[in-house]
Amino acid sequence: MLNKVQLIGHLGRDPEQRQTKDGNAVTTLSLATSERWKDQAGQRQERTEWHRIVLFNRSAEVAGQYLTKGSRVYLEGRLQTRQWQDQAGQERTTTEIIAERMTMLGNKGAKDAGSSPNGAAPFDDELPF
Amino acid sequence: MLNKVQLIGHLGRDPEQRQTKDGNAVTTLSLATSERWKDQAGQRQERTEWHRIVLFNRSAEVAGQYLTKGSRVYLEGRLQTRQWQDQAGQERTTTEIIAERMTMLGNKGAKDAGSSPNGAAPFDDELPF
Amino acid sequence: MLNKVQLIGHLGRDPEQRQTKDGNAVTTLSLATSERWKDQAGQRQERTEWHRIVLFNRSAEVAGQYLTKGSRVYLEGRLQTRQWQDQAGQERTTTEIIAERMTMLGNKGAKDAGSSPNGAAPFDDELPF
Amino acid sequence: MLNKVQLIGHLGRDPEQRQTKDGNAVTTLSLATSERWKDQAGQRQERTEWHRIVLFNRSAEVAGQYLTKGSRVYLEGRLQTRQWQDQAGQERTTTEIIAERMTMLGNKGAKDAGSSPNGAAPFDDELPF
DNA sequence: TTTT
DNA sequence: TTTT
Repeated sequence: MLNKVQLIGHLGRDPEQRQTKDGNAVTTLSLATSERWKDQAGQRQERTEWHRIVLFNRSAEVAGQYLTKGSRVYLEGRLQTRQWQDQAGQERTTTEIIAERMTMLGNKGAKDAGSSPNGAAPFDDELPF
Repeated sequence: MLNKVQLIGHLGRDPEQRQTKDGNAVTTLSLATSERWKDQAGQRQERTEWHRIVLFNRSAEVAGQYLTKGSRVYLEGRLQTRQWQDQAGQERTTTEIIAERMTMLGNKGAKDAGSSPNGAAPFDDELPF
Repeated sequence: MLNKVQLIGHLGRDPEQRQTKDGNAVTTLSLATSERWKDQAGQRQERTEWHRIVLFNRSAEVAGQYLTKGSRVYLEGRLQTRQWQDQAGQERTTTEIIAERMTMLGNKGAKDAGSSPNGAAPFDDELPF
Repeated sequence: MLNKVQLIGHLGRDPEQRQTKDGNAVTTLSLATSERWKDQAGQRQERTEWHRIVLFNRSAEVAGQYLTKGSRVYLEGRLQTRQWQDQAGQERTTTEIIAERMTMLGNKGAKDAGSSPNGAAPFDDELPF
């Protein structure tokens, strides 16, 4: 069995970090991937896809600390769909990418250009977590 | 930019094939990927994820013709989320994998075991369409 | 950084298993991937590529135990090139795929069709090792 | 069948572009991927892998025009090994990645920062060629 | 909501 | 030969 997603894109907003009850970090990202092509009429077209990414534990902490709106990132993970109920009691469904690996690619939007000029983690911009 | 999904799994039911207004084939698949692991207590756990796959044109025809419930398949494509309204007028969202490549892997559930013993297309079980 | 290889193919011969000095299992596989296409003249063409795969530890043991000539397998790993000297003292170079994950796909050539009808490992045909 | 390689790394030197007899562009790249880890003693270790990439046609032209030593790039392709004879008449073997897709990721080492500030192709930094 |  |  194989359930793998790989994305290279930009964050549409800052990461959202929270804690589980037992104190583990969980961070969610909103990541845009854009494709561009020319249609039959030769017109340039663009379509942006938005992905919801969930990171846990150390990777959640690193993402929360080093990524920011506009950061470019490589993300690898698996697809997971979960059910939930909205306020009206309606069944809803959300598909997320549970991150298994992250590599920071961008210097745009680096949170801390001083200590780490390109916004990368100090040692290690690749996290096979 | 990269937006890539890769799955190896089994069809949960027969493919559903239809036509667009302009006569092109569209086939949807329901594909299961399962993961198994042991929890902290050493108990075997299993989780099945269901994926909605959409194929177009020639690949839609091949999938409709050669796949069946239980077929094992490798699928590669891109994530796409679309909005729609349910009967109550509620906004709904569905995430699909738009297939860009398919390789048939299985002999389970082959539609025509006679002419093609392993359920593969006659010439070509790999479709970089 | 990303260095990832993914292959689906068949073993050209039985796995070769050995031990490191400190007692760890190492298994090498010879894996064929074939591509077929039609040339400009409409003639069907085929090209087979052979890959050298190296597995370590538990995955080496599983591969040695459950795979055999003809087995179909999904392999994921990283590219690694190493230098060595042939008998004439010439520098040689070999590129290998260091396996990081394996999924057994085939029933061809299963070593033990009795206990496990499809040639898969008893519990677990997927090894994210 | 699947034969896929995906790399994110940096060019070790400028691209080398040439022409086939029939006038098509061929460009080769030398791409480094590095991995870092801590050994048992807690010492930071690093290993760099060098990959030989071959691009054809339009992608060869784009790579020749926009990439330079130090550029960061995502490359997707397939593994191919070919035999050749060295000057002493010895059989040699070389494993290459035949590129099927490229995305430019970096602004380091951009060849023409004036006309295209980040070294990307004017419209289109992604080439599913 | 990102980016080019 | 790259980069962090």
